[in-house]
Amino acid sequence: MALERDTIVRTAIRLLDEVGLEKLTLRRLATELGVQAPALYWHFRNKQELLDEMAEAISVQEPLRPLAEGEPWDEWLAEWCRGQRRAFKAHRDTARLTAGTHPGTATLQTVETILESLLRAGFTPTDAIWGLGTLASFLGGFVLEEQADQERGSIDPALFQEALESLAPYPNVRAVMAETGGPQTEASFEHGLALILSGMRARLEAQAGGR
Amino acid sequence: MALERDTIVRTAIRLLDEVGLEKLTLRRLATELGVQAPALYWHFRNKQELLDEMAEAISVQEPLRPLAEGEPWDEWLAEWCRGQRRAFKAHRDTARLTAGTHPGTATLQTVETILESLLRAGFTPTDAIWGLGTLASFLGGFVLEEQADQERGSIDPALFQEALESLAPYPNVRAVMAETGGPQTEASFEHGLALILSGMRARLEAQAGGR
DNA sequence: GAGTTAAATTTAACGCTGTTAAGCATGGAT
DNA sequence: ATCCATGCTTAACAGCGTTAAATTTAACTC
Repeated sequence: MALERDTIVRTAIRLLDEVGLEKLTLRRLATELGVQAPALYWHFRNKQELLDEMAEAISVQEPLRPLAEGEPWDEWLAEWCRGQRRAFKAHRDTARLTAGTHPGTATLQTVETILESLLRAGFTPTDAIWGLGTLASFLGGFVLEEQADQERGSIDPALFQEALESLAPYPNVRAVMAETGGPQTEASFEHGLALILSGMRARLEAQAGGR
Repeated sequence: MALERDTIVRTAIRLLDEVGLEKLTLRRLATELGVQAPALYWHFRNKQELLDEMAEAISVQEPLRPLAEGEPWDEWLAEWCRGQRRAFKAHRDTARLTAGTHPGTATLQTVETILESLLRAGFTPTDAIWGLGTLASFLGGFVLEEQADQERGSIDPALFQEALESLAPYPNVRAVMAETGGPQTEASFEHGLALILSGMRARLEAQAGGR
């Protein structure tokens, strides 16, 4: 009974959640599938190809809703960003996983759709791609640090207190951390998102007015 | 003649530039230092501790110039971001290297100084840290993709043409790529930077006006 | 100067990793 | 009945980070 590419990827993602990227080895995955490690090389050229497929599968998890007629582009775009963060956070180590992967066809299709929508909203091609690129970089960087923090130690309040103590030599950092509850939170993500979208809005208006 | 921590870190960074993060192994580094691999464990608890130190050393490379009296905060902050990107790009794989490291004391001191300056410029503590956080995430995410692209294949114009061909099914992506010359460029970095800073300015004015 | 001691390094080895090569079973088509 | 591609196993390789123990090196004390 032949193993399916899809089964392997799904099992690998489940295993990723259980043991983390560091311990996601081919032997362990093979065992989980009731198979020997080299069998995987029948289905994938190498481990990276498997990781690429995993990344693609995860990012497709939250589909891109098309921009409705008359719907504001900025709220729609924000919603997509939130979805991407949700998709990342639904699994472990996804940021590091995605970090070094080629964009797959699904990703390209998503970019294509977003670009098209932004052009319809009045952006120049350059402003559209660079705006989207800024959002993507922010998204990637944000989740990367968010998951790195999670990996070091969970959100134990006692540990957080202890971390605060160690910031004593940096009063401003300390005060702000105590007030906001850490650098990567729901609120700080929304804030960053809002900053970039606000910048894009200004850019759009300036360019529409200058015409 | 005893090996110095500092010598090791500097040699490791040089080796990183030559062979890349993937092939930066303890054995190779030891050979470069005229020593056997386990000798490194006298100076560092493990490889991660060495990597942490390397990351810190690189990010300190471009020092933070203090905000002068009467100098506009946004241009000053932009200059710091450009410096950070320069420091990253001065070596290979630095984004992936920095991705999983704890912030060292130098980094914390930098954050402290920036926060203090932003507060003086009129930001609320929350707006200051979240604005800085947004910039940091963008910076990290941007350089990460920039270096990932560089690693896959250099900026061979023929290869770029070929990559363009493969985008035929995505006309908008294709057109924009041809026009801007790729997603990570000097111009697109400046654009992203400007978007975020513009957002921060709007935020600052709104809050100053509402008081 | 001989002896003690701590610092710095070597040698040897362990368990693990991704990956390759070669062989073996299975099942459908000729 | 034979062939052939598919899909897997077994065996092995080279390399990795890391540990334990033995050993050299250098400095300081008596």
